[in-house]
Amino acid sequence: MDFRARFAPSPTGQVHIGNIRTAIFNWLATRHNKGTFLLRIEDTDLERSTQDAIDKLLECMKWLGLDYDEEIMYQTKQSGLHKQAAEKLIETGYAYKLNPAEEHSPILFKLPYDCDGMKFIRQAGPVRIDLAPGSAVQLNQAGVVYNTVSPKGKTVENAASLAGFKNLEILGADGSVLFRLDEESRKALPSNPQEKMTVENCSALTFLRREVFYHDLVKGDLAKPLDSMKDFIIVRSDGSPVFHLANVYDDMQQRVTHIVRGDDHVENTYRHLFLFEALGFTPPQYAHLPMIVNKAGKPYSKRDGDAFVGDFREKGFMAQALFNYLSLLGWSPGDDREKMSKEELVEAFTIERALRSPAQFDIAKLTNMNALYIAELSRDEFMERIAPYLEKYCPEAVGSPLLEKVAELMHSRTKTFADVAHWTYFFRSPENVEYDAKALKKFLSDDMIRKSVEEFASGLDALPSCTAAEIESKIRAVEEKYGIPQGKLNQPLRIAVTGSTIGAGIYETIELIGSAGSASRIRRALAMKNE
RNA sequence: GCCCCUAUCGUCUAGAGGCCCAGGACACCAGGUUUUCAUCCUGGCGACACGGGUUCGAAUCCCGUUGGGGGUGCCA
Repeated sequence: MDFRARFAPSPTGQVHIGNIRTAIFNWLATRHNKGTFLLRIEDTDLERSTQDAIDKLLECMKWLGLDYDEEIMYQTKQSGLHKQAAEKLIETGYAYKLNPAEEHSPILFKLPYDCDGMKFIRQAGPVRIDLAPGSAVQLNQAGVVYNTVSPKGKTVENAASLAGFKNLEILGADGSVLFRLDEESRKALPSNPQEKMTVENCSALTFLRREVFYHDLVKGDLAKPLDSMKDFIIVRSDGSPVFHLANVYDDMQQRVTHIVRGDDHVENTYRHLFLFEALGFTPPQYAHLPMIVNKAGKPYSKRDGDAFVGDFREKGFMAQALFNYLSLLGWSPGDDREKMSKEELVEAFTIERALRSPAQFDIAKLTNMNALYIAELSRDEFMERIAPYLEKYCPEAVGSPLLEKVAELMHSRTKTFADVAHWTYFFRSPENVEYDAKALKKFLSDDMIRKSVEEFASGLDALPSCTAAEIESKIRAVEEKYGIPQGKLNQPLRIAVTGSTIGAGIYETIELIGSAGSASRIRRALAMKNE
């Protein structure tokens, strides 16, 4: 069977990881099934949709390698067809105007009372609901309104579509039937949604409960009682189509066979099933993905500024790593594999293996995975990848003859490309090196140390160019002369030369920076301490 | 309020009645390599939300409680 899935974002801001994870799962499922991956921009919210957001979205998808087939569908261009569809639904009795008298009235989809033949409807058995004693029940062809008493004793109003109450009987206090819903009485009910028939002094409702059910590829068998549903708006009073209609219509037109989307759409599915039926189209298969939650365990909101895809790119994460990491949020191949190439993911991915419960996004694990991907870059690839980040975070390095060697030295220490920001000390002139004041104090306070460090610096002057090995033996010699334990001078020298307690090997670092530069850095550090 | 979904180490997850007094990864801790840091290697800490049931046997099935999430007539 042909497999057609789509990603249908609304371009109302930055793309965040929740959205893109949905795109990734759609893409993976499609490519696994050798199907067609469609992109539809749901830009019907004219107030909030922007071209900028569309551009950003396309850029993110390109970056992650989420290629799509066929042309992009822009939902706004479909609105004429949507309105036509709504008119047709009115003609066929599947929809009605809320205020038939007014010119600008929203159009509602009417849950059909005669739905027993539909594939997604089943009977759940007889039900009795006790009402608030003596309360009234109001009904018309659209729905039923009745009052019940909550456990706390409060009277609560309930409203639901008439379709939920097959063979409804409204009972009085003495158990007598005040109203019975049958073919005839149903037709006698007010057809104008604004009018209602009232049955006074009721005590209970009995009816045959029916429910909407479907099999969700991720969540399994799902069902919802029809008497908990209401007719819903498909066209606004300003004439614009609502999400439900537009979304279903376009899925129909694009012949979508599999809908993979966020958990928040589960409830919509029960309604969309009816819409597909009314439009005369076989509903697609559904798969609802659980949400990705933030550090606090809450769903990402537009306020979580740290979850935009573009930002991850900025921060120096590789597309591969983010893709890989995100594919593992709410899905696993079933074995212990984690680091997987796109090809491996496509091969292993089935939507049925997606999890049902929310997953928390963990930047630490992403960072670790990113480091894994960076580590396996060749030297040339690494150089190429860091170039844009150098310009931004370490401009001193651009064009420097030292760069290649520094990169080699720092490769295994790079977890994100933005880490190049810590490379500045290699390239700065001695007077611009920034020092860690605390470290300075800790490692360069002892007189004996200071003396020997100074002596080392003087020795450097005599060694205009020197190798790491020569530097090491030089340090050892100074240590011996001053009776300092072997290796004790390394850290003070590191501070003096780089300004920091962490970094690559100090011998190699001094070799790279050169004798003259290192010597003047050391002198400057010693002087700073004196101030 | 009502409806729907959900619950394994701090986090991501393996687990579809016996292979599990629960396995892997990240994080964390300890040790080794590197006279710093990172990489790499070894080890450690650490979970089936709670209460009932079904069964010879339950993390796995059922019910309930609690927690979390979603939906609930003009957002998508």
